Amino acid sequence: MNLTEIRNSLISKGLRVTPQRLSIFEAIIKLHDHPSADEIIAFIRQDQPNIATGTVYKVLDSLVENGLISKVKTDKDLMRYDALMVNHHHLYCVDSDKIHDYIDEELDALIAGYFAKKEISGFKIEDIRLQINGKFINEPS
Amino acid sequence: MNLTEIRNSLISKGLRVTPQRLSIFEAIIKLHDHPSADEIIAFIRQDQPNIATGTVYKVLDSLVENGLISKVKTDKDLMRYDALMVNHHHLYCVDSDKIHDYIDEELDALIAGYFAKKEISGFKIEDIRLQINGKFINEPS
DNA sequence: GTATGTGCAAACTTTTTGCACTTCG
DNA sequence: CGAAGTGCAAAAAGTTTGCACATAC
Repeated sequence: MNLTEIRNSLISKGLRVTPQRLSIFEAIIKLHDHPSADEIIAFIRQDQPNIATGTVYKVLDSLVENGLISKVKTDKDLMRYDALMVNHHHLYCVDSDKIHDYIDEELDALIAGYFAKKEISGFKIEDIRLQINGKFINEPS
Repeated sequence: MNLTEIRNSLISKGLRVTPQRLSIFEAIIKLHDHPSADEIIAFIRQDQPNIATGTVYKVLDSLVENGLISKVKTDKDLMRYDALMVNHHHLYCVDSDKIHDYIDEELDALIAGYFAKKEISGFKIEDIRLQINGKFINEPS
């Protein structure tokens, strides 16, 4: 996703295009490792030292509300943000506390097939995400 | 799990049995709906008004460290605690923000079978949890 | 021009910490 | 008795808020 696409996605949601929104959105994509608000702020301040933390939180909220990014949480720490909006799962490293995306359509189909036959009484499933805990063997970047 | 069993599980981990630990552990079991630290504190203060928040957090940490309870987080809010330690999944209600446990050995077997054949390169899986988002049709208690 | 967004600083919430005191074993 | 645990109050960490000012459209 490049700057023009970011711009268009803001416009498509009726959000005004501001330098702050562009750089926050871009930061999440570039940091790509589910950055926390803090990491996003630090990254942006390299170029734009005057951005306020309040602004970053407000922008993140509005992006989440408009479905442009999503929030993730680990069991240990704070909010993380994720620009990947297609259905995907998360690999959580128990050592380094990193989160990686995991896309597997075959797995999705398998699980969807299972719940097509077996329903959970009293519960209407909308979406299933796997939290796969484990360790990276050869630390990916 | 009754008081004697709670007591024994503390002893088995080398933890001293204190009234605070007993009532915190008991609260999590009785509240059974993945209470937050706040809810646990409020519940205990009904009987034991002088318990300090610092103590509750310290006790919760030690119970988590010793594998007697676990932490859960939603994408929206704070830590929640869970006394169910067997492998299980979570049903998240997108409306009410409630969390329910979901145990399904057939599903576990299906997923284990899948990952026995297909491995994720560079990642050693330890444990898989499903986050099943949806809605309760007839609100269970 | 005006609705929307931003900066700033203060406040709020949740969690952590240090240390003296207490209690379990 | 001694190690482990608790109470308290202060502080840290992360996030939210209100309002004046600035900017996108």
